[in-house]
Amino acid sequence: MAELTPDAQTPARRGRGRRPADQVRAEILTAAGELLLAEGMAGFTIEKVAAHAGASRMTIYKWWPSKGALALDGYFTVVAPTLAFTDTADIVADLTNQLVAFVHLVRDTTAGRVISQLIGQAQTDPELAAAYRERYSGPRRALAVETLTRAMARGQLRPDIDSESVVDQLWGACYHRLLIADLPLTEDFARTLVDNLIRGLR
Amino acid sequence: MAELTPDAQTPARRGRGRRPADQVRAEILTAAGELLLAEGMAGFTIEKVAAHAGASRMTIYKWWPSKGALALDGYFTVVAPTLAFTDTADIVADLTNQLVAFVHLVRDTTAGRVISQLIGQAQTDPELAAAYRERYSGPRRALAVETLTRAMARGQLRPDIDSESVVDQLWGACYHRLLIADLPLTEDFARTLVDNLIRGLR
DNA sequence: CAGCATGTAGACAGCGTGTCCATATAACCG
DNA sequence: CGGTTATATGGACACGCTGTCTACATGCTG
Repeated sequence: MAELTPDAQTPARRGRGRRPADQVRAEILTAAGELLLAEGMAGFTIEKVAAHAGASRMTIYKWWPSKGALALDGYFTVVAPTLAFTDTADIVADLTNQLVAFVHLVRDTTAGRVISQLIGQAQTDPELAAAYRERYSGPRRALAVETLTRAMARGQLRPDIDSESVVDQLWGACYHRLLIADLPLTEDFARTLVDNLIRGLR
Repeated sequence: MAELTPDAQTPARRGRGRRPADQVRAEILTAAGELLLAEGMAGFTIEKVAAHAGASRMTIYKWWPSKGALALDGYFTVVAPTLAFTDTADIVADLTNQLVAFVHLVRDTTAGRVISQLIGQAQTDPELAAAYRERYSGPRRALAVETLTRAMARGQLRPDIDSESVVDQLWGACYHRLLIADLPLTEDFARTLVDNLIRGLR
């Protein structure tokens, strides 16, 4: 694995007493995020985070309920959310743009690996699962549903469709390829997803 | 957690020397499967499997490359594959039946929890990921694609659709709700998925 | 200034991993 | 049948991580 922070000389010796809470939290979070990007969930350890942050493990145990919760917090600290939804008047273009952007985020940055491993960890870490739903997948889903609802209001889509299920058939299909990876997650794939749904198979 | 096998008196003392390979393998696999169903991936440990099987840890390390590979083998040993695809002449009915059956398998049996945790583990266990694709998701995907291809040949679907992407939009959507669980995975949801795709959104 | 909340260092037991032996015995082959 | 090889076993070991507990230092608040 790569060096985390080449110039990360542990900031001198640090005495024993209390340090400003905000500062410690910040150091722990950036250390967690960097460790996550560098080694993934496999090498992500409370002990390592504490060491990189120059903090005590006790402090971490005190403030974070689980390894996953800490990892998620660290992820948000280091990776920008990138949640913006373009909203032109064309639902097909909007969906395609969003899906393609998502595909690129997941394929061309470290985020893809991290996200899949966070979801993986969430399968056995209820604290992380709840936090992930509340802070990541929930908001993203809401934005997509909103976009679909506006298109229905504009008459671009049938008014009786279940937007939530559509979200699962677009983004869920991408997550499927991300998490199972039988087949590659490509830009063409994203376009095909929109096309399949809009035109119908018949 | 529950008792694994109430009558699991360790079969007497077992000497030191070699034992029939097949017998040992079988005992390890059933122990692995039972442990997986009883405790899930969180409590799944080489040490526990060895203990329940009355075998030596060395034997397991010798024959299985990773914890995940052992878990997957154990899963297949204990849970029947249930891979049969009904094939009437009606593609809508076929897809709906299969999806509904999948939803029930995942919701009403222990399999759902185990599958999601295996996929979760696969995100940080390449050995498991490869084995899962090859032995589970691959064959299942192939069956679904086959069904779609036949329907295209019968003229029930457009001849130019990309079957693979359709699979992602049906089963992948279900996996999405299984793994993320923002929203419940219901029978109605499965029906809606098919309906969305067949009729189109427009 | 006094007292409390909080961070720190260090220790500890517990558990799982991965690896190494020496030994015992099944499986195989002449 | 007998000798050789492959394999399972019990045991031990060092290692790393988890959680928790203690004693102590120090910022923060009133």
